[in-house]
Amino acid sequence: MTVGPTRGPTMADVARLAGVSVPTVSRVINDADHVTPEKRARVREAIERLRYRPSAAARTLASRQSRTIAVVAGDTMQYGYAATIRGIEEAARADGFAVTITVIDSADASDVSRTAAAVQGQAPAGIVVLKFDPPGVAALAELRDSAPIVAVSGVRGRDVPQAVLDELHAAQALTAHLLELGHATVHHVRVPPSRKEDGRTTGWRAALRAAGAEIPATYDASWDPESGREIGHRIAEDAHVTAVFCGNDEIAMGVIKGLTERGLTVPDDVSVAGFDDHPLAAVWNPALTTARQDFVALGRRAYGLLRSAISGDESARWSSERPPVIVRESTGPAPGKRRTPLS
Amino acid sequence: MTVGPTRGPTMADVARLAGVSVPTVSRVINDADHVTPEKRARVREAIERLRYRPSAAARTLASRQSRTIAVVAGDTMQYGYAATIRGIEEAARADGFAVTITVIDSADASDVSRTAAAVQGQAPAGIVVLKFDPPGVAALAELRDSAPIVAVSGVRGRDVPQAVLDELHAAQALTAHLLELGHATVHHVRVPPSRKEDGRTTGWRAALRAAGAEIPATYDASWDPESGREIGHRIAEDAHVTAVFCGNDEIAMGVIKGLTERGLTVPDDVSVAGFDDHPLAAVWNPALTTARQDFVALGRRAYGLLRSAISGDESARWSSERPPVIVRESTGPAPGKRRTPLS
DNA sequence: TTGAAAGCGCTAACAA
DNA sequence: TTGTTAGCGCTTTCAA
Repeated sequence: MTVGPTRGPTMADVARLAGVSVPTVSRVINDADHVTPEKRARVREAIERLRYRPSAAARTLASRQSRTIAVVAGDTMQYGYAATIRGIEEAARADGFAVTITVIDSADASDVSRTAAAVQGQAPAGIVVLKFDPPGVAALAELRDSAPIVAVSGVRGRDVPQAVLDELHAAQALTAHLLELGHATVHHVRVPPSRKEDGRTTGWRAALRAAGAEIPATYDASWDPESGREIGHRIAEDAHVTAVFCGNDEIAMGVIKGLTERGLTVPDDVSVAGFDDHPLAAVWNPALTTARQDFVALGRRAYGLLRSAISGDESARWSSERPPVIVRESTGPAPGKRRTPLS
Repeated sequence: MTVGPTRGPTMADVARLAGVSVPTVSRVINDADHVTPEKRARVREAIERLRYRPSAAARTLASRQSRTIAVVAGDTMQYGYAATIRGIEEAARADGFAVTITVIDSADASDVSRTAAAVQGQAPAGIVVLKFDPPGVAALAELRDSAPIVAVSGVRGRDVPQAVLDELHAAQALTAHLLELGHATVHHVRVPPSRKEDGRTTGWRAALRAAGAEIPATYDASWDPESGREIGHRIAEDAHVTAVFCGNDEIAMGVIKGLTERGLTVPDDVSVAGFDDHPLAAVWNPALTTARQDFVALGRRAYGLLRSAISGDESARWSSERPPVIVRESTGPAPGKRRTPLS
């Protein structure tokens, strides 16, 4: 047997108590004009006394306008995702919108369509999709026409309004920082890209090319810091590597761990830079040089864009910001001379 | 001007195409009995062809039963919160429920009532509140009678159904582990407690008492790892401290950072244990000894409890699990002799 | 087994 | 400025 929520007072109860009609109550609730201050006050008091809460379902049905937005993401536990969602929620709540979270497990057709159905069933006023990974990209494609929608990611797309953290330029700046330190080149550990290549990888390559440095093959990590550790072990075997730029801080931490386990010192033997400025980056040992991504602000910007789209404002389609480079302890001058290969 | 979501087909359209009445369509959608297989098939096909999606708002209004649950939390960015929410979302989605997130900024009366209003306005089928902190505790008190509700936390409460990770016993085991290593006593760095005292602190004290060890004053950290670092500096001044049990892994990492900055080595000079088994705990330097909290499973259990409550099943009110101790590199035998005070 | 009729609690026209 | 009248898209009686 299924039990519904406790039934509360309806608008009709409020109207009766205040001695007005139902639409008048509706008007004061929606801050509409044409209500005398006196009635407005009576209604407010009745609402207070009855502890009346309007039914979101009835409002949505009658007005054909939902007051909830849906966030679709491929993951919600990683720091960047969680922080972005936090920013969205904060802005939405301040604006009177509720937010639902729907995670999309993979980019497989069945997962995509199941998720899309779940989201469309909510009939949200708008949708934010976190396009940081392939599931996000797939979800965006599937959902684009079902409601006003905005994407959040690290590279500019042109299809839908988008809030971005300009990772291409940030990666370029970070790589340049390493080059200026005297490293002959900079190696790169990629995190799984959302498409063929991320802005981080593109920016890294651009900086190398601009400096006329050799462009080495990349190491590919998963999202698990553990994979960074294994890559650290591999890097330790290669005496040519003196500087490494990692796709995110967690992987950088893993790489440093792997390097350390092989007896190497960061940054004396190898410089390692991360990306994101994870809350633990500053207390890491050594403190991580990284690019600071303000994900919470990113989420707020995404909500702003979505709000515009919901209101039919076609002009606000784009919001970008460049993450600043934060130099800490994990990067330093290139070693005076090459290490000799271990093992 | 505000634009609603794209209008789709209604149940009436489906009924017309299938050549049946609206209630019949409703019956097949809700898997009700008394529909001939033949009509059922026709309706299914019409739904398919029209790409029909039922309106959640209309269903909720007509049936007085929402298919969304609300999650209320004081934070969503910290690992434990994000992972718990992930578990709740996963279970809810599998069960056909949508989930909204509402964060409660503080335990202040105004924040509490504003959040409560936001949640009640959604008229959720049920609520899960993350009672890890004072805002969560306050939200629970305010919301308890508005819908079926379950709490998630580290200590048992008796008011509402609750999913818990038994941190008291885990903390006790972790402290005992340190004692067995030969440390005369174990110092404790607290994270902000949800009430007067957390299970972690109580468990630590109980273990000390059981062993007849001295119970030293606690150090109080904030949620910021940086505060752990400062405490690390203070601990470094005190040569009596040889073992520290921290309220969570992030703080433990900060403490280790602070200790290291003062020239101390972990675990040779001081053993440090954390709590949670954060994804980065294993790649930390040194790898953290901790208690593994399976937050995702915790979230799933919370959803299970809520589902029972929504169905009117009063019996399932309680689910507990004890986090196992994970011994890694950050704890070791007590130093043979006392360090001499620094500075 | 099926359909007709009556709402769910609200907002949107419209008339007064 | 206000109230009356119609629905919004579905579920729920109830009769057939």
